[in-house]
Amino acid sequence: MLSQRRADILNLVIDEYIDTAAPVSSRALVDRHNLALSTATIRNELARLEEDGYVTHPYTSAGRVPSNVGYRFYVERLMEEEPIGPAEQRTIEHQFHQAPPGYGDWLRLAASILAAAVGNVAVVARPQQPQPVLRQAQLVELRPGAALIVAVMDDGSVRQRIAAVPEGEGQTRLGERARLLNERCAGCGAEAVRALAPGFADAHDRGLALDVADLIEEHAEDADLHIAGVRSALEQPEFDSTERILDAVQHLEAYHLRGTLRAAGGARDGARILIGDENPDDWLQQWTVVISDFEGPDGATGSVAVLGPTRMRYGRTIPRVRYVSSLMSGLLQEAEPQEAGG
Amino acid sequence: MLSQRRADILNLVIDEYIDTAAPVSSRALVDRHNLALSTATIRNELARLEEDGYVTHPYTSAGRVPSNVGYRFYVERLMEEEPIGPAEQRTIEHQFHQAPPGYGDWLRLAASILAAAVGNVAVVARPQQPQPVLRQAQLVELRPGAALIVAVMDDGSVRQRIAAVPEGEGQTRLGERARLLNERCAGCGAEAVRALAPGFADAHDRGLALDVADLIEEHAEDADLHIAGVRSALEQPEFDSTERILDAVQHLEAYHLRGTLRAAGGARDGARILIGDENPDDWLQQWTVVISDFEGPDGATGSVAVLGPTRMRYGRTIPRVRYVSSLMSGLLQEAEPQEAGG
DNA sequence: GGTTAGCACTCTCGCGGGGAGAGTGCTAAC
DNA sequence: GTTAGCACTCTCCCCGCGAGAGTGCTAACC
Repeated sequence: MLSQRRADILNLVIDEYIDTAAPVSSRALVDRHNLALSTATIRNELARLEEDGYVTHPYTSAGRVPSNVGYRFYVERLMEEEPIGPAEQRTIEHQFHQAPPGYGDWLRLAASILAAAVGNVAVVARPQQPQPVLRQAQLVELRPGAALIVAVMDDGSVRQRIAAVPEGEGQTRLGERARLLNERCAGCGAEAVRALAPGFADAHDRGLALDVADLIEEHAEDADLHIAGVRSALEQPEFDSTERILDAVQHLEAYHLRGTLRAAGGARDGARILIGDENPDDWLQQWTVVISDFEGPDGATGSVAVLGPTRMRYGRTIPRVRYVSSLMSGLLQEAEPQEAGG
Repeated sequence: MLSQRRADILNLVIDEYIDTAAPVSSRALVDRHNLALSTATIRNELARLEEDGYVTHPYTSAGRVPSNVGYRFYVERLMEEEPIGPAEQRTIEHQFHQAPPGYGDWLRLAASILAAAVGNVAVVARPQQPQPVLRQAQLVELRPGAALIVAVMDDGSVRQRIAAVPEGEGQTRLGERARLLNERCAGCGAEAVRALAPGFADAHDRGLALDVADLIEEHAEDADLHIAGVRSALEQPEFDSTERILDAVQHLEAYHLRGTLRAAGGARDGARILIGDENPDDWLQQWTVVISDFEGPDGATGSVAVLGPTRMRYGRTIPRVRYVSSLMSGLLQEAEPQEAGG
């Protein structure tokens, strides 16, 4: 399909472009890599690559810029992964172990370590089971007539909702309702709870059970998504205009990104990669997303992802996403042995 | 201190500047308000206002710009609050009632309603008790040797942490540990739990109890802070340079803002107002923050805030912050009576 | 004393010109 | 197939300049 030489040139063009963010000229290629060819020859090859759709021209006499097709080919055939050296590995792991004790802190830390390693936006989604099961529900009195249901799932995720309760009831009575609910529904999935609901004698208990069933089904809070590195991503030259920055800022919010992490994409060794218009989301047309899922306990699945301009250092990003993802799986089992003797 | 006339002029200058974001000239004042004075007289007065520090000059021959002192005076003496008309009130309340059922969704909705109403960043912090008490703790097995503690407080807030547990233990044994923990510690504050810890026979139970005590003390997750309207704020002319936008983006994150909401400031009818350098945070020197706390159940306190450039529509913002804050208090008691008959 | 017209002076902002530079595509020769 | 040479194109940056907006000051006026 693509002659060896042309592929090599494409490779150089993309490497160069990723590095400089500027259209790549024939001269630059020849000079910087001591090619044994003249610029004219390179120009001919570049023209061919353009015909085949791997590169483009911003305007008549500028250098070449890779197209999405070009990047795709690069990711699948040309790119060399930049290995994570022992020093870098040590640094990353060291940072990991400096996490403050909270679970959320820890996920956020993972995101910012990854963001720092690749210089782009990093997102970490807490592991969740596809079909979680109720561990326990609590009722917290808000005001007369209203209580907060706090439902803890067996994967540790938590969902909350406001529900109606009878006016006169104090926390004690609510505690009883919760106890009843837990007695019957703990360990059940959404369907099971829904099936159990009619079995409650009291109408309000039935209502609460249905609420709990909804909660089990519901997406967990977006809060379980941690984002870092927005600034470094937006510092890249593709975000030269205010307009573009604002668009990006607007979309880089937790509840916009949840769906994105679920998107399918060209896989590479366990990392899903979506380049530019391969992405279903409109606003991501200029972005590349690299996602790697990781295993939590009991079949729960979390995700680690990096978002950046299509001109991203794929060779660097992909292995690091994969690495952090595997660390997430692995480190879940090493708790800091802080006060085991306390 | 300030003659009536000079105060009137200051008022006009600030109104005008808030409206146009451009330095205000003597001509503009006279023309736009049909003043019975000449521009020369106004210029004299402006010069006096400048001497007294209420306004400044970006450069020798530009119009006047209010200083922080000017804004402060404006907020305390001059400004007229822009009342919330019945139509607007209805719109806001209507939006409130369209909240999706999740508690987090609901807080986020409140933030975006407020953001839309004032055209700046809005932040809503979930109500929390200053000294919460443990409602119940769960242990979720992650991997051999590690479990997730999920602690639910009596105000409904939830905190999580990874803790070491003995290697061989399955979920059943962890359930027993949790039961023991709850039997003894439920209803206790951090201090009480810490005092109880040594009473556990098993060393691991002691460790877990200490962890729980930490959790009770700890700030709740930043996740309990909801931010909206970043884009509209950043569209304002003060954010003309990329640099400024990026700085703002970097700081407008949940875990930066928590402290900000606690800051004290010049109060006005239950709203705390911090203008520019009145703000302790460095990065907020160009911002104004308007905060109003609201009451949750059992002495829990939440906050509603708006952040924007010092040139903000104070007269519009302040009553709306106050209003949303009061809605938050009030609406906590109206649960949607969805399936009471279910 | 307060107010005002007039005027010189200052500073910004936007626009257009123009030259340098970078790169290409094409042609003709090797 | 490769290459030198060349004409052509398009961008980018700098610079200068004029228009415009506003001020501060002075001197006259009520």
